[in-house]
Amino acid sequence: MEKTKRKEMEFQLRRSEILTTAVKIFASKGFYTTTMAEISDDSGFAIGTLYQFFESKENLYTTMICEKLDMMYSGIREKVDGAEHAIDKIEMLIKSYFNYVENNIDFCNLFIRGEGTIPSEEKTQLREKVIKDYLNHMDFIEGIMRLGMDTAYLRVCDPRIMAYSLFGVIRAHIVGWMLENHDYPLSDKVDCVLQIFLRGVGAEVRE
Amino acid sequence: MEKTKRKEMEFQLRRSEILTTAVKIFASKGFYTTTMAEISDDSGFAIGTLYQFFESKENLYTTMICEKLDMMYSGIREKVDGAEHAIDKIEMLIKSYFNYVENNIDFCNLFIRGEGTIPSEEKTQLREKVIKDYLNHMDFIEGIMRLGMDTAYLRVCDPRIMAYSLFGVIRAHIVGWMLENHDYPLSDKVDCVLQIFLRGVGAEVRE
Amino acid sequence: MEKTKRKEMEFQLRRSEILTTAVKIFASKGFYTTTMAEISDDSGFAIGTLYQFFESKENLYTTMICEKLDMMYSGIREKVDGAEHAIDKIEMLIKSYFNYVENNIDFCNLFIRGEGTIPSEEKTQLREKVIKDYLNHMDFIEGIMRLGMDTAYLRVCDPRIMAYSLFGVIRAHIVGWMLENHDYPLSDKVDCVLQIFLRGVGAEVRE
Amino acid sequence: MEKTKRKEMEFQLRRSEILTTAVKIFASKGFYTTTMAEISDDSGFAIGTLYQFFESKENLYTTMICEKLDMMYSGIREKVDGAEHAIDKIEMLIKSYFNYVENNIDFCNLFIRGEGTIPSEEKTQLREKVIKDYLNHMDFIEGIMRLGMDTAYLRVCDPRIMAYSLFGVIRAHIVGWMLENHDYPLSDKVDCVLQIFLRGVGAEVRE
DNA sequence: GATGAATGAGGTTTCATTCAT
DNA sequence: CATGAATGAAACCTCATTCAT
Repeated sequence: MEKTKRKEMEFQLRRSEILTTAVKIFASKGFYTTTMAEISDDSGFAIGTLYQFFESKENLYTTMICEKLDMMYSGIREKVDGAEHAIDKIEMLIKSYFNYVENNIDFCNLFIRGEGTIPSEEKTQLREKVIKDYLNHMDFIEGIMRLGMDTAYLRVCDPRIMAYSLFGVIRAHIVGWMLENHDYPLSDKVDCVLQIFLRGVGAEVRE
Repeated sequence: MEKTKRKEMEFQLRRSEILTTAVKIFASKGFYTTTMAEISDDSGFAIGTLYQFFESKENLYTTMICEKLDMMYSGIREKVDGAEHAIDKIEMLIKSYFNYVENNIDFCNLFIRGEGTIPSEEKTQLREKVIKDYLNHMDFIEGIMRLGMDTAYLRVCDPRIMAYSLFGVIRAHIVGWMLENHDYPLSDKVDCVLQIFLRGVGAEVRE
Repeated sequence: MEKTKRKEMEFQLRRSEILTTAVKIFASKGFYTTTMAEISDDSGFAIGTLYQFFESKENLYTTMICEKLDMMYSGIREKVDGAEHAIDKIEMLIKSYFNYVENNIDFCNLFIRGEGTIPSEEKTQLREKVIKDYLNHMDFIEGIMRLGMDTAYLRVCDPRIMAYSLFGVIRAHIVGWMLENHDYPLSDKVDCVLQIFLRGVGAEVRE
Repeated sequence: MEKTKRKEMEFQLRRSEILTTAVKIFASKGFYTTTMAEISDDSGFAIGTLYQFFESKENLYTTMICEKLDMMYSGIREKVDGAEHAIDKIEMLIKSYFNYVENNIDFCNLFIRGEGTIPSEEKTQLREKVIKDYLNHMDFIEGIMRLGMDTAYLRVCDPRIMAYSLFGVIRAHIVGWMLENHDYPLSDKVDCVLQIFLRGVGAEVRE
């Protein structure tokens, strides 16, 4: 079935073209101020065509967020799983985050801006999924912390709090980089962030 | 002019009643899904009356965000300024944040949800103000870091990065607390967060 | 409460103006080809205003049909109840129908054309109401037939069939009058119709 | 040209398959709520194919109505023409109507529901045709009445009024049968209807 | 000054029709 | 010829804002 295959491929291609346009516009204008007409214009597809790929504006948005988010989380996980020791995993986590951001500025803009969730009467599905994914990811980081503690690379402490802290440090740098001039590669800061997380900011000797 | 004064007071009272209702509704439904009619119903003022206090829906929202934000930042600043040493300032910063969140869950919900900024064609004023305030606040934290380094309470390091890290750690705990069951007082974690920030998570001795 | 009363009256006035326009347009173009914009233009009210009186186009249509239908049936009933003997009741029934039609050509056009019911996924409510009313009305006519039989003015026969027949004869004349040139008053035919219904069309003596 | 003939036959076969599906769907959902996609799905032909048989949705509908209507009228005429005397013709008319209804419930549903005519800006052609056919049919019935009067089977009276009356009685019974439980054969009522039409409902002796 | 009915621009979505494959 | 994805006009409806009372 060469023909069917070709069709399927073209379908996926168009679908992803739409999604790419969608990310860009949603990211710059937010969900509510973006109109289907704009997505239509910018993507080159007629409005009706958009509705053949996505059943509604909300569905288009939701799908876009979910796919992007899944890709981000799974991409990061994969890389982190490649490392063996806790410290290496942590370093890889920071590195993957920074890489992702540098390559997906549009999406991050949108997401960090908090547009992640559209409040809609009942369809709190997206919001719930986003939160669930976030907490799952925290569980994942928590796992790394436990490993670090078990292998004596990290000191013993509430692993949830450690996970939150690591994520918080990473996120704050990303936001800072995005708001300020991002004229230097974010990745330059990986080591710096890692050191702060591991050793804290307190003076070496305090007694 | 007793009368003028009384009028002025009544005016301020009404204005603040509206703002209080606005926070609640905007926080639960977001900017776009909230209608002026709802704010009118819930506040008990006629729609027309709302327009005598605020020139537009956007203005009402913007004003509300700004006032809340200013109160938050200045409240925190004030408390932090009360402390003398860097470490105490840091501790106070964490404590004030946690206190504020516990007393303003509605607003934080809205803000953490990222609804902080409404993208509107030209009036990016709010967005800019929010960002400016955020960066100002980072400057403020950065100042504390410098002080800590100058007084040898903190080790020498890029103070901006330290500021971001501190804020990140704080924010992550707030978000975690809000998403998960907040059945324990957030303030319980102040010390824990402080320790992580100062000493890091690495094992004490590793050589 | 003079003021409230006046407001209520004006509200009802406007509402009925809209309904009058609606009958006219729906009657001439049918439900689906009529647009809210047209009703807005013809009635002089803005589109938004229409929605303050009726929650949807369907609701406007449904309301209009129901009110008109109720008025028709109750008006006819009232007049018929005023007569004592079965034959007089029948005559009055025919007369009232003809009168109603002459004074409500628009509505009858719409209704006889069968536009009475809009097929809409689930909201078969209107259709059901129309049918229920119709059957109720048949019950009412059947009652007259029974009375006629009891008082020996009508010969003994299935009263339901008699009811259907009477209604059928009346309706057919109405339709005929509406489709052909209605340059003579429909009421002229009352007696003629009555005679046919009572005596049939067969030759006087057939044995 | 065997091939051409075969092709022609297949063409007619497909065309009639489409029409059969169309009657069913249009009858159950009405003209406007039925979509070409549905007819395509239910008939098994692609949308584009439908347009090779009928130039538009309206044309498909119109054609369907016209063919069905023509078949109905001509079928009835044919049977009635087979009878010689006026009374027999009348009986046959009633009988044929009832038969047709019992065998074409879908179509009758649609038609009695009044969906017979689609109001469309200019193309009032269908509406006009339907009316013309109806009036023609009335002429035909009027002819029977005249014959009856000429041969002294019917009493002298305005033949148009008689025609309307007969049709009205027939129609009312059909509608009644369709709205109420049609668990008895409609044909059972032929004689009953005939008697009412011929002898009326008045008591035998009234002087 | 307070009110809330009226307004109408603008957004989402549907679906008959076309045309390249 | 058959197909069915692409098209875009047009409809319904919402809701911020105004203004007469």
